[in-house]
Amino acid sequence: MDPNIENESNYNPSKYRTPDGAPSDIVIFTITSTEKSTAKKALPIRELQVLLIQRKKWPFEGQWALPGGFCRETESMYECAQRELREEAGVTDVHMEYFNVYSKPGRDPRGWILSHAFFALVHEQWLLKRRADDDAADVRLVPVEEALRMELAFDHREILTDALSKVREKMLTTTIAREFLPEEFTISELYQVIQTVVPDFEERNFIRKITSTQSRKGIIEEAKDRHGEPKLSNRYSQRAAQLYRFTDFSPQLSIYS
Amino acid sequence: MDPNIENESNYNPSKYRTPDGAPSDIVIFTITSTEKSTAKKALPIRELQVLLIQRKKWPFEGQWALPGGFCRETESMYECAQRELREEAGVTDVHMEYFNVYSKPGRDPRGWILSHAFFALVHEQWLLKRRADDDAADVRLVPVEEALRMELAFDHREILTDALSKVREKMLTTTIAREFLPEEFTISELYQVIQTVVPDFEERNFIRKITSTQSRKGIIEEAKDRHGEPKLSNRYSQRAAQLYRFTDFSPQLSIYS
DNA sequence: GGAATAGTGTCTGTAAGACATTATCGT
DNA sequence: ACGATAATGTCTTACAGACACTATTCC
Repeated sequence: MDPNIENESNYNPSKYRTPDGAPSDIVIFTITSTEKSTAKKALPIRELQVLLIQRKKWPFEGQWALPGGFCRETESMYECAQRELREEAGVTDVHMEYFNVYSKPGRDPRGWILSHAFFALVHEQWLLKRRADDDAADVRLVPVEEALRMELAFDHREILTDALSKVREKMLTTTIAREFLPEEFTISELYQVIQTVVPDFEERNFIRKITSTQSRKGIIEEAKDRHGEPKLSNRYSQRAAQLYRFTDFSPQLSIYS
Repeated sequence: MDPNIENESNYNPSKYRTPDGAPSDIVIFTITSTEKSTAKKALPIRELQVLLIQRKKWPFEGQWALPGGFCRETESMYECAQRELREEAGVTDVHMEYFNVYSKPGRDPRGWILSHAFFALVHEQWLLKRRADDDAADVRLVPVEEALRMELAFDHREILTDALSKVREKMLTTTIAREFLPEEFTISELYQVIQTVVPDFEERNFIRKITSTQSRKGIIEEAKDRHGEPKLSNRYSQRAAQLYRFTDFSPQLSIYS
């Protein structure tokens, strides 16, 4: 047999240098709500936070980093990220998306390591449970603006920056806002969530745009009780507000039409 | 020293199973133009094509596949893809974007191999040069619809499907149409390019929308000669058409405003 | 004149954007 | 009554969508 012809019997991956590891790292976002100090009913103060863990081992021992871990041969990258999410944040079944690979030579002192970055959007309540469980001084929710100013391990600040800009983009072009909201919510809540993620967002006639314009009507629909009567909520206000829910519809955007 | 404490001196990556390779695979799209058979001036027939190579080695020997190759320790994934683009298609300096990783266990018979998928958008002319160079029976431009029906190596049909849907989305939400057009182009050319990539696209008042609506005006601008006179082209028509060029502006889309 | 592409006129209904106003109801 | 949030009225200008029409020039 011609030794130059490669086939199953003589294929040998180890003649090439191979990566030393392919972890996934996860940017876990949540929105915290705190009641306004005034006793009266009022909209809560919301803040976008990111979950960080303090490293216990070399490299970057003691520094804060994104949760993550090495992928195994028996799982896909997405499954790996799901496992890490469960192990490190104690949550399952949340919205998670892959967004980039980080592969710059030298990015990890342990060797040739390709990080696969995901972002996850989690309800505050799921994380709160976990944080009570282990009295973890090594797991923290940090406001994103603060996290961006911290000196994070590896290239995790770059990853966080990219994740944030991806989430902001998706917040405006898809219905991921639903991931931070209960099944049924008021228009103000939705507006607040969008503004929490995208501070520049401002839309004075928000309620009309989303409820009565032809092209957008259908993104959300009024919640009704079993008698078909509109469901209202006065959680945040004296005057009860209509509750809405997201539908499965999301418009296809285009700069040309 | 506590042997349970990992640090630079005792860190040993080889105690874990590591990937057998991290290639990049590239979906190279181009749009071919063929003159209509009628002798008269007319818009060409355009078709979206993808570059495939025929594999010479195990596995999938003889089958068609996306161009690609293994990443080296000294380069980033993007640099790897650039190198492959140069080596396999003979092109440099084209628009290329990373879009996904393919990591399902068993996807590659050679072992645990993570494919990093890019798409590239190339002018037909750059590829034509190359295809003449090597009388390559092993490199082919294939119409996308045909390629999707072929039995490609590995999970390359899935990769191609994903690339196509990504490019279609970006064709409508960004100005990547420019990658398939000369510096200066007519409105019909632009419209044709969009339709070639996104067959469903239809916009009866296209010219007015893109030239005279407040929110979109600024995506393209009229080309002018050095005397400030509008530049025209009669390449495709009896009546000369205004030439346009893309600006750096691309509107921020949102489903909420 | 016909064929092919380029581009405008015109009309109707709907939406955008800006602000003022009213509604509800616990405290 | 006031404060806070919810929601509607009103007005102007702009855009969407449809379709008929004119313009240019080679054949």
